[in-house]
Order: sequence, then structure tokens, then C-alpha cells
Amino acid sequence: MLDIKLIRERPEFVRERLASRGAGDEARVDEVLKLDEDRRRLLGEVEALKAQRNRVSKEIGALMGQKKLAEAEARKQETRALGDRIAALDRQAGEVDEARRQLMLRMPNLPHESVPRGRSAEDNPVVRVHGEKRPFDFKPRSHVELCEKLGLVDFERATKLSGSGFVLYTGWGARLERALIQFMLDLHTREHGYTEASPPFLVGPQCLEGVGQFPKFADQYYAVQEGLDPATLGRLYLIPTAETPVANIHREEILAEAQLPLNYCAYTPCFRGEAGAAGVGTRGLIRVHQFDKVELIKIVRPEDGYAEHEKMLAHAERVLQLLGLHYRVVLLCTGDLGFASARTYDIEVWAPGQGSYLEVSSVSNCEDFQSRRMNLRYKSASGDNRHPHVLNGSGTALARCFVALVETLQQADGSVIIPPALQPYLQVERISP
RNA sequence: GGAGAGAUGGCUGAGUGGUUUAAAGCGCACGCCUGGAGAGCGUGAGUGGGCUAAUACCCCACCGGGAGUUCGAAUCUCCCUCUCUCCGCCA
Repeated sequence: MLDIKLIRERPEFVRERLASRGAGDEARVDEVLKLDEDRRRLLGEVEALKAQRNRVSKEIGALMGQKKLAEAEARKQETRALGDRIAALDRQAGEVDEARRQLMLRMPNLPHESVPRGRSAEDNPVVRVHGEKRPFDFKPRSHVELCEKLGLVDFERATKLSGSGFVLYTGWGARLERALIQFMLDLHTREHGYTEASPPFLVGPQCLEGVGQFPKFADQYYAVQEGLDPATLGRLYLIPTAETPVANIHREEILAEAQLPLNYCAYTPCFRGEAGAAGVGTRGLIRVHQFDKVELIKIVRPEDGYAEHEKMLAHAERVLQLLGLHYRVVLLCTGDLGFASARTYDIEVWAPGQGSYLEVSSVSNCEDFQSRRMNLRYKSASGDNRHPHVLNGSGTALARCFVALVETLQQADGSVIIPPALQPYLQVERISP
């Protein structure tokens, strides 16, 4: 959520920043300002009436105490009509306030000034490349073929269980998946200073609203119903990312400044409806309804936000470096930036069997956009309550990392070499047919 | 799922219709005192919103959430959520 005071005081700036996204949100600014003005006018009126009512009620109490019942009754008669006017104005003010809130919940964050202008992913500048594409003296196979030959994934039976877009890891595939999760968690907790969390995989809608997934993108997520009772539908949702529960851990709290920065990492499965997304239903691990991910979350002072953003990016990159994978880092342009983010890096890993780069990590500073929505604050040294910056980054997403790994480390005989970083977890150097 | 109890400020806890601007204690911050600390004494302190140059006054709201009764609700009524105890079921 944007700061209403900023919209009030610098509407031109807000319009310009929103316009840079190219989605037309700047057109809503005038509507917000109108509702904000109405709201304040109505509040002024109704609060004056309430002040009057409070005064008279107190006088009536005093009269009753002095047993001047007739006088008290007279004052009651006078005041009776006040209540109706207050109720009507209160309702009106409440409606305007709710309309303003709903509108603001649907407005995206302002891109940071350092974010390059652009329309789509094609305009994202590459800021760094690590390693290079591995040369092959044979035609690299797709992960689908490798996984089937090595018995790592049973695509057909997964479909039997849950339909298309679900994965059944088997044997060494399941063990490799588990090894990757544990490797990433160990790296971030032991070497990068994160506190591990294991959150609920089902959360209430307030958590999705808190991070910006609701209300605008409510069609993207799985809503859960308890048993056969349709009244319970929508009380809980399957999390689309660990960001949803973990970023909300301290919602509605006022933290002490000394508690910051808070650094969490968490493994969770991620559930996504992927309604309308390209590539759903194609075989393989690239786009699925459920995948594993190790997520990084930081809650930091605003002045530390962007230094921490760079650190988090380095932490995510370290995962791929230790796995020996070639990747590049891109900075998302204004047109490609996510709803809640002010600045985002994507990490794309090279998958030789696909002949393309796959997005395995997205590292964002959402600034105070989410902390405003979830009413998360910290008390600064000077005593005022401020909204911290909230950052999230994948460290990293598993299914695509799995793809890049097997496709990169495949051998001519169809076996896959296990990188040294994972060998302690798997106790083998190679998976063979 | 059944039965019962409960939800008040950082914590404990009083408060069943009107000077309640929510008692008191603990804890906290500052000051006095002290060589220093403690004790003692004094002062102060919540959140959001409105009005503002103001983090100064003043005003409104907030006693789990919502609705209602009333001139007036922490207090009365209804609904919901959550917590605790016991029973049932269950990994």
C-alpha cells in the first residue's frame, strides 16, 4: 500500500512513478485523492457531533447525580436527534473509507528511481553473468528424457494422482530434491546468518493481502474448503510461496529497532493455479502447480534496505555458484516489475537441454509497501513508529534448479554427476541408469 | 464434534450503565538523592485518525472482532473469532 500522505503531498511524483510501469495505474490517483478529501470532510463533521454528544452526556450524568431528573430528561430529548445524524454520517464516512482502502489495495508499488524504464522482460538489462555455457560433444538431452531414463521423476503416474502440472519424484530424484533443500537451508543458516522457519502451508487471506497477492490476484491461488462445508471455502489458502507466511510473521507488531534486521529462511512447497499462464500442461518441471522452494526474507530499517537487497542477491547467487551452474542476473525494468516490488533482480540459470535460461530466483525489495499493508512497524531510536523495508528472495526455487542441474551435469552415457556441494547429502558422486 | 471457563494497557489484575481523563501493583524511561549502585521520593509514558509549521494544544476512535440497546457501554443483548480445561476422534 502506498503512503496516502505521499499521494496527497506529491501527486505528480506518484503519477509519474506509476506511469513508468505502463499499466495505467496513474489514472487512479485522482480518484484516491477525491475519496481522501471526502473522507476527511466527513470525519471532521461527524467528530464534531460526537464531541458535542460526549459533552452533553457528561452533563446529563452530572444532573442525574444531583437528582435533577427533569432537567436531565430535557437534555436527553435535545440530544436524541444527534444520534441519528451521527449514525448516518458514520456510515457514510465508513463507506468512503472502505472505498479508498479497496482502491489503494489495488495500486502497485512505486518503482525505485534506479529501476530502468522498459515495457517487458526484453528490456531487462543483464547486470552480471557467472560462468559460461558448458560445451557439449554430444547433443544434450532434456531433463524430461534424463529423468525418465534415470527414474528420477514419474510424470505419468503424477498425472494419475493429481492431473497435469504435478510431479512425482522417485528414488534418486526424490533424494536429490531433498538434498537440494537441505543444502540450501544449511548454506543460508550456517554461512549467511538466516534463522530457519518452518511455517504453515495454509494461511488466512490477510496474509495474502499483506504481501500484495490479494485482492488483485485472487484468481491465482488455491482456496481450501474444509470437508464438504462450502461455508469454509476461502478461510484458508495454499501458500504460493513461503514469502506469504514468513513475511507476515510479525504483522501488526511494533518491533524494537534493536531487533532489526530480521533474517528468515524457510523451505516450503509452493502452490500455484497458474491460470492462463503459458506452458501449463507441458510435460516437465518448468511450470508446475506445486514446487519446492527455499525462500529468504529480510525485515530491515529503510536506510538499510538496498544494501540488504544486494546481500540477499549474493546469498541466492551463492547457491548456484556452489552447484557449479552458469547463470545471469537481470534487473527488472519498470514494465516487468512485480506488483509489490520497488526493485527486483531475477537470477536465470542456463539449462542446456532447453537451450534457454530459466528463472530460479527473484530478489525484491518491497520497501514499506508490504509493512504498510500488514501494519508492521518498528520503534526508531527517536521514538516514532516507522514501517520497515521487507525483502524477499528465492534462495532458490527447486524444480527449475533441478532441471538446470541434471541438464548441465549430464554425461554422454546418460548419467548425471553430483556436484561436490551435494555429495555429503547424497553420498554418491554420480547417478547412473 | 460435545461440555465448561475465559479474552482489559509491556505484564499481573480491579472495574456489571454516568466526574473512569480505566484503580492498583510489577516492569520501563527520565529527574532528585548517592562516590557509584540500590532503596526512597517525584515526573512521564499506548495505537490510529482529524486539525496543524509542529513529534505543541485541542478533538474523535480503540478494553478480542462485528452488530445492537441507550442521551451515554469495558460494563447490557446478539453473532463471530481465538485461548484454556475436560471428553470424543486422530498422526
